[in-house]
Amino acid sequence: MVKKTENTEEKIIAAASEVFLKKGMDGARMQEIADEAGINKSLLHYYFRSKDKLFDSVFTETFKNVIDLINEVFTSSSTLESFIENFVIGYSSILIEKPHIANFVLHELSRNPQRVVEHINSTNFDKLKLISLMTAEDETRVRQFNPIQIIVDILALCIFPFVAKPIIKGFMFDGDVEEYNIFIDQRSQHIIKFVKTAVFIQK
Amino acid sequence: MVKKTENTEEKIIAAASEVFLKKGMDGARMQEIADEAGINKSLLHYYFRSKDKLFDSVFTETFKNVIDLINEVFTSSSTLESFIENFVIGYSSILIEKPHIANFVLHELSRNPQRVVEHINSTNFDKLKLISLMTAEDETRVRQFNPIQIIVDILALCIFPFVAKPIIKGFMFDGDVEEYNIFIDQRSQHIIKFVKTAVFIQK
DNA sequence: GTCTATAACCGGATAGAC
DNA sequence: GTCTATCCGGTTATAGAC
Repeated sequence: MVKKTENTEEKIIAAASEVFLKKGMDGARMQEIADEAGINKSLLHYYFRSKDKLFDSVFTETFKNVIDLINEVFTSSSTLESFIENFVIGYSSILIEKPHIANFVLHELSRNPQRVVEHINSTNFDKLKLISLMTAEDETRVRQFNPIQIIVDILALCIFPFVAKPIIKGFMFDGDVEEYNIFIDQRSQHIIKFVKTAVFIQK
Repeated sequence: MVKKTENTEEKIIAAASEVFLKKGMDGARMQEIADEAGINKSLLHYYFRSKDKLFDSVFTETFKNVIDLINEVFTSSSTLESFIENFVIGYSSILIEKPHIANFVLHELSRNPQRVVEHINSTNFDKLKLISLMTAEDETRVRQFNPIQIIVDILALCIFPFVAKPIIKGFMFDGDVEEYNIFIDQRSQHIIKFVKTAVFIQK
């Protein structure tokens, strides 16, 4: 059951997530966060000292959620095929739930690349295992692409439709949100089929 | 031959492009643009009245370059196969030359989606022709994917490696720029092969 | 812990001399 | 056209009452 009155710190984090995810560090205003949380602006400083520190908390938490999911998908997939399926579905479902995450991370990536990379490197993500997953397959079944290219392909196909939402909605579907939503609904299955068709040699 | 002393307006636009492309509207500072141009801050206002107007000039010009290229590629491609090849190579070469364009447009897209979509719609881009290119092919040769999904796929595969540069460089290549550059060099050919393999049925 | 009031700062914009 | 000096609004941050 949801707590009726969450404490102030939780309210602040929730509101700050909301605002920072939409506007980014530069665009966000402390006043807007306070309004969103329904509290006084100076309380933000009481709890988090500075805008920078508040942003940091939000970023760390947000990023952790994504990394945790990837790790989970990753360790539970033993074949290339199941990895593709689990990864695409897992990643897409996170982005459907919080579409702004994609912009948020990409924006912060251009503002402060160092910090984002450090966050990634501080996880226990086993890059080599991922690459070996791509190469361990039977050669007669899998086309010889560069594994890193394939990983980037999958990430690109999952993330891009969300950051480009206004273009897809506005240009492809003449502004019709409903059509965009259908497009997104079908997206995971499309990506899975698309990638598998490219990667696996048909019998 | 390059002009020895370009006029002030040109210097401003060049400097503003530099700064706005890297920092976005919110992150950019007029002082930084002035420094970059080697002129006084108040001259920026003399020539462009306001930061908004200056940004607008930079955005319009930058966006126009991209649209012009796409239009050119588009009208000169009569088959799906040649469209894929020309589009990927054209788009990638623009991004190799000015990698920040990708971030710049995506950032502005989240800040002011309306404006970006208007820019796209104001071009004489023939969406239907693009879609028909995807469907007009011999059915025994082309797999039946949703044309819009395919268009988004191609855009995603081209653009993402540039916006995610720090992650790819930092995580995949342990910070080695040279390896990232090789990756980017091989990227166009990979995308073409990848997309064609998925889309075209092998004989 | 929470609020009001205000300080301190920064950045865009303008005035005016040259 | 270009510069220096300055204004002014907005935003972060702090002081202090309750």
